Amino acid sequence: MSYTYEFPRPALTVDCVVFGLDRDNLLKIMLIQRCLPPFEGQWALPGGFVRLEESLEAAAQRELREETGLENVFFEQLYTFGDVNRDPRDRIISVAYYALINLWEYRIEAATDASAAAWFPLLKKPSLPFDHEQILATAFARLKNKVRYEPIGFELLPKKFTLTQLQKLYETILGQKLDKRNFRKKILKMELLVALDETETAVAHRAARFYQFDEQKYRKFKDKGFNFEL
Amino acid sequence: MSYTYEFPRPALTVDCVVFGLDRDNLLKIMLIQRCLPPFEGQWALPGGFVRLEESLEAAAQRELREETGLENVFFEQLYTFGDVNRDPRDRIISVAYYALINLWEYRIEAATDASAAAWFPLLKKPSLPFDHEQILATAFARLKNKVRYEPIGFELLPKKFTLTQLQKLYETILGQKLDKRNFRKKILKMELLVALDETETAVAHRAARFYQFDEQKYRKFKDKGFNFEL
DNA sequence: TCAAAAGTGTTGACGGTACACCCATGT
DNA sequence: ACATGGGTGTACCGTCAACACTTTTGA
Repeated sequence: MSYTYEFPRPALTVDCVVFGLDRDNLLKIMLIQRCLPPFEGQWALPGGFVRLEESLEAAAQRELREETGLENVFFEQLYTFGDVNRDPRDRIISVAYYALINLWEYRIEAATDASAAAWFPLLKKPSLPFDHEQILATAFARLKNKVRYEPIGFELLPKKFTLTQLQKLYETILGQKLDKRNFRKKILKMELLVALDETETAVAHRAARFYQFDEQKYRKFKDKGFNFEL
Repeated sequence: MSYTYEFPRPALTVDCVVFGLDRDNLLKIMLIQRCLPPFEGQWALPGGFVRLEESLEAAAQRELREETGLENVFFEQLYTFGDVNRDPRDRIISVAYYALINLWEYRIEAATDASAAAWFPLLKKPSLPFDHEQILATAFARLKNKVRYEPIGFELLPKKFTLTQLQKLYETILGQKLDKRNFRKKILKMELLVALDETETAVAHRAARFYQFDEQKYRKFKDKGFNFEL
C-alpha cells in the first residue's frame, strides 16, 4: 500500500462566490438553497465535492453549471479554507472560487430551474452557514482590490456599455463617488476601449455612446508591463 | 452514512516555498531531499500530508518545522494546485504556502540536521519534481508583486538594516536598479522606518546608519487606508 | 592619501484632482 | 420648454524621474 494511504483524508469541496451586477448597479450574489443537511433549507454558496477525475477549476465550473446554469464566465481561484471545524459533518477543506457575470440580459433567472438558486443584493442577503460569510468577505475584498489594477470590471457589464455605466460600476464596487471628467480622461487615455458608432436607444435624454473593451490591446499592453489603474 | 462518504477523496498536502536572502543579496530557496518515492533522492519543496486535526496553516507550519527547523517566520497561503495528474501516485491536491526569512544570521544551517535541507540560489537550483516548478514560479511572481505595495520585504532582512541593504533587496526582487536618492526620499517619507543611533561596524568605509521597521505605525497607517508603494 | 560606500537637493515633466457649463434628446 | 443625463477643458499642485558631488571611515 502506498505512502499516501497511511493518512486519513479530509474531504475536499469547491465553493463559488458569484457576483453579478444588475441594471440598477446593484451588486448581487448568487446563493442556492441547500437541499441536504446540514443547514438544510438555508441559503449558502453554491459548491460541492471534488471528483477524483476533475481538476479543481473543472469541479468549480461543474458545480456552478449544475447548480446555477452558468457557464463561460470569468472565474478565478480565491483562497482555500481549511479550519478544522468549518464544517460540522467532518473535516472538509474548501477551495473557493469567485466568478463575475453581468445581469443585464435576463438569461440568468431562466437557468435556475432545478435547484433553487437566487440573486441577493449584497446588503440584503441572508446570513450564511459554515464559514461562508468569511469566504464572501474574502471574495469581496479581492474584487475591490483587483478591480483597481486589472480590467475585470468589464466582466460585470454587457459587451457594449456606456462610460457612465462603467463609472457607476466602479463607484458601486469601490464604494465611492468618482469625478466624471477625470474618470473619462483616465479610462480613455489607456486606449483599451473602442468607441462604437451605436448609441443608447429609448432614453429620455441625450443618447450615450457605446464602448467596447478591447481585450487584444490589453493583452499586448500587459506583456509590455502596462499598468491598468483605477 | 453521511453524505460526505459517498465520494472517494483526493489526498491533501501542503507545500512550502521558503525564500531567504543572504548577506550577498542572493535570493535563495529552501529545498529538501526526498527520502521516499516517488522522486526519491531528488530535491523538492518541503511539504507533506495534512492531518485531520490541524488547520492548513498549522500543517504548513508543522511541515516547515519538521523538515527545516524553521519557526515563527512570515507565512502566507499562496494558491492551491489541483491538476489531476500533478502527482503520479494518486490524486493529490496541494495547498501551497510561501515564507520569507532572513539568512543574515547563521541560525538556519544548523537546524537542518535530520532531513537533508539546503538553500539554493534561485538561478542555480536543480529542476523540481511534480508541479513544483509551477508552484515556485507562482510564489516568486507573488513575492515580486506583493513587495511593491506591502512592506513584506523587511521579513528578508535582520531587524536592524541600512538603507542600502533595503534598496539592494528591492533591486534583487524586482530585478532592476533603483535610484539611491529617490529610493531614500520615498521610503523615509512614509515614516515607517525608525532611525537608530547605531551604525555599521567593521566596514572599510563610512559606516551606514541602521534603521528599523516600525510595524505599529504601519498598522495604524494601514487602517486609515494608507498605501505602501515601491 | 586612497578606496569605497554614505549621504544629500534641485529641476523639469507628468499625472492627479478639483471644478461648472453647454449639448442632445424625448416627453 | 423642460427635464434628464451626456459630454467637454483648464489650472493648480504634488509626485516621480533624472542627475553628481561631498563626506566619512578604515586600510
